Amino acid sequence: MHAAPQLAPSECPVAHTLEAIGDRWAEDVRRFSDFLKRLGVAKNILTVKLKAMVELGVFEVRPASNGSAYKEYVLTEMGRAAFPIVISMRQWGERFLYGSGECHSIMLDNVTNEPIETIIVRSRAGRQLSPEDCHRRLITREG
Amino acid sequence: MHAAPQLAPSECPVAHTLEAIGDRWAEDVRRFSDFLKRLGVAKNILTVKLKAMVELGVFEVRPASNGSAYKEYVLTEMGRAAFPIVISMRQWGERFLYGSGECHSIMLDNVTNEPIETIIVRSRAGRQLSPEDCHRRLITREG
DNA sequence: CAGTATCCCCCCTGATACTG
DNA sequence: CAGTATCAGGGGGGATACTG
Repeated sequence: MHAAPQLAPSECPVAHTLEAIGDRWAEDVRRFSDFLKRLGVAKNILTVKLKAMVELGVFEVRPASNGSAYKEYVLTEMGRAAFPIVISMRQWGERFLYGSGECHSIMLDNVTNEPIETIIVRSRAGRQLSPEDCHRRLITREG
Repeated sequence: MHAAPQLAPSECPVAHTLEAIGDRWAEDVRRFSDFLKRLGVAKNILTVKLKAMVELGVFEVRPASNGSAYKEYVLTEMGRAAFPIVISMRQWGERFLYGSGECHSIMLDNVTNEPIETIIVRSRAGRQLSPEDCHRRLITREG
């Protein structure tokens, strides 16, 4: 959720941002310096962001697992549960924001090594909803 | 993708923003003034945003369907295809950013009137992936 | 009604220096 | 290494007035 920069030619902020996010989350990046390097962000910014995400419950701080003296930032269940968001955004970006001939990355399931292909929205009864079906209304309820 | 405001007490920017977006997209809001009212945004901002989204291909401009003199902003296929993003974010927000006792909205399938419940990530082979499975790696390919 | 044109401000961000 | 402190800038967003 960040300020949308202007769309640069052959460059999609959404997809690239999320590539970045996905990348960092997916790979074994847990330490402050790791995030620093991979994100290419200033230290003060990273400090603020990590702190906010820890407070929010997306990351959890732990003593380093390898015995070193440093802390680790690990995704919580809440954090891992955000993957579908990233995936749905990546899919949308890949479909609509890149030409078919352009270079872009695809996501692989690390278990089967297959491409992760579809985000599916399902009704409680199990019916699969098309984006068209998703036109819907909102209700507000208490409790 | 917007600048994340600081999290205010009992208020989640992500969820509220997306409620807003979802609301607007779901209901029959097509005219400039409608967006203006529902979004509570300044006219100059709305102008810029709509123009950007039209250029990007999310919205399409049409002469009004009801015969009035005004234009309509209608979601394109690209725009409608973004619903799963909204839904996945809403789900995440509802699950993690609200207490169970708090008032929040749920999404209904407008065909069956059932709550829309789950976002599912599926591998190409049809296997359903848990968020844990979603830990993955990225590859870059040409073409 | 549907924008356009200004002005202003906030806050996010980066750069840099400093600390334990 | 892992932050903290401070300063400076730039862009997104709001408010308001104006136009066709």
